[in-house]
Amino acid sequence: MVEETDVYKLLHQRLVAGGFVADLKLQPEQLRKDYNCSASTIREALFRLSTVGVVTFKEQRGFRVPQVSRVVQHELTHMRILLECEGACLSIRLGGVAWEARLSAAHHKLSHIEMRARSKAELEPLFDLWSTAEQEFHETLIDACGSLTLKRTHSIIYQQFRQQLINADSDTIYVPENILQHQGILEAALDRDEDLLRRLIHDHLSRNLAQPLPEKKSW
Amino acid sequence: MVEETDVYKLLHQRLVAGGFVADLKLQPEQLRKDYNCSASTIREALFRLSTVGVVTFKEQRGFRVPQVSRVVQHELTHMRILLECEGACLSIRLGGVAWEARLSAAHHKLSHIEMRARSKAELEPLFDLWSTAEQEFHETLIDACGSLTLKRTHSIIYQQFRQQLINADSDTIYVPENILQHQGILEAALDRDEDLLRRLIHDHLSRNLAQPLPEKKSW
DNA sequence: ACGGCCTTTAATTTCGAAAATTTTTATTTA
DNA sequence: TAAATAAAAATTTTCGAAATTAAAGGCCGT
Repeated sequence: MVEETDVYKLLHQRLVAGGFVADLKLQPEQLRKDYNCSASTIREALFRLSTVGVVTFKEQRGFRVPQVSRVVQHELTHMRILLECEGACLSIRLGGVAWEARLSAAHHKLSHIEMRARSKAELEPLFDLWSTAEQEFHETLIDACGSLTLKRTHSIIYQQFRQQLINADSDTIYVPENILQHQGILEAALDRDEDLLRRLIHDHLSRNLAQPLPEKKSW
Repeated sequence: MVEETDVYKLLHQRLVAGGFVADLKLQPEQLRKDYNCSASTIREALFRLSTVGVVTFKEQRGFRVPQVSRVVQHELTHMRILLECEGACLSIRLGGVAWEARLSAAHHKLSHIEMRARSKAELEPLFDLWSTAEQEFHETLIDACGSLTLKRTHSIIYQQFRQQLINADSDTIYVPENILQHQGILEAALDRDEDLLRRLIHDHLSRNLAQPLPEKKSW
């Protein structure tokens, strides 16, 4: 039995931090050596991790790290846009000053880090800090939406999204434009401008789309 | 080992059919007797079921059937509206005549059943048939959205939604208005009228909302 | 009578191994 | 030389039990 932090948490951290190559087979018999426990314990942890989609499971084929896929990246981005637009607009309607305060605080923390990183290389030593602050900002953005189900779904999508970017070693994971984009999102939220907020969330994430989302047509 | 159909499938069917009381503790040691296998096998199956949210898991507290909750019902309904509106509109844009044909076929099957059931009592002998056809109709509605991630997320939400209604023994699970509502949805889809389609999907599901969804305000 | 603490019982987690299934490798045949 | 088949090796699934943790019940004190 691993002490201090359990196997589930350790595997989770490693999976979202890119500690396994994309599409790698995750074999309990191998992993048990890394974590000093039994293969059954690893198997259970992997099942739990599949609940949030950071590993995939197929009967009689076992567990795998999800493949890096531009299609999947596009779909996860689309889902983030959908869920964050909805959650952010509902937060505007329901959140009040307390929510605005929390969002401002989250943004303050994030921008503080982003001002110290003008490039991906400069970000490297701050990556974990930035990563946490970025997630916190987006989670706070939808925090007052009034729906745990929406927040839970968003959290699952966000983890998979992040894992895809990290495993792809993508250039889009961090760009210097982030700082202005996050600022714009904050301002639109505080101005309670839902249309602008939707557009800015979309624009912030659109670099992760393989192609533009299909638009409404006149038939 | 249970023959023919495995433990996972049997438990899944029972869970979405209301075969367990809401909020019931699901104890492997008890269930293994029903399914003639070991508690470990049950435990694994329950982990897999928690992936789609038809059981809940808490460390050191085990597995439970989700509680019946109007709040959760409301949130799942909200998610269905969000995902089905998005998926249906994308299907209009991407699906073409093949999709329209599949949707018409799915509707034909559903309406055939719904014409034979003017009340919940009349539906009783046809419930499984209707249930399958209803799910197929809604899944086909979003089938051409171009996103497996959206469809997978919808499927998870739909199963939880269905489980909530059944476990609540809700009066909203089937209403005679369904037939006209499904008809309207089909027609709006075939007319490629996205605004109307969104409204009709919302109206079709709104009886499962605890209160109206918050609307956009002028500030 | 109620609350707190301790003990016992029940439940969950982890384990290592057996059984079942899949994958890989080697051999034989056309 | 390639394909098919069989055997061996590897992997996954299932199992029953031990270890760990939580819950319940009983007893004592205020």
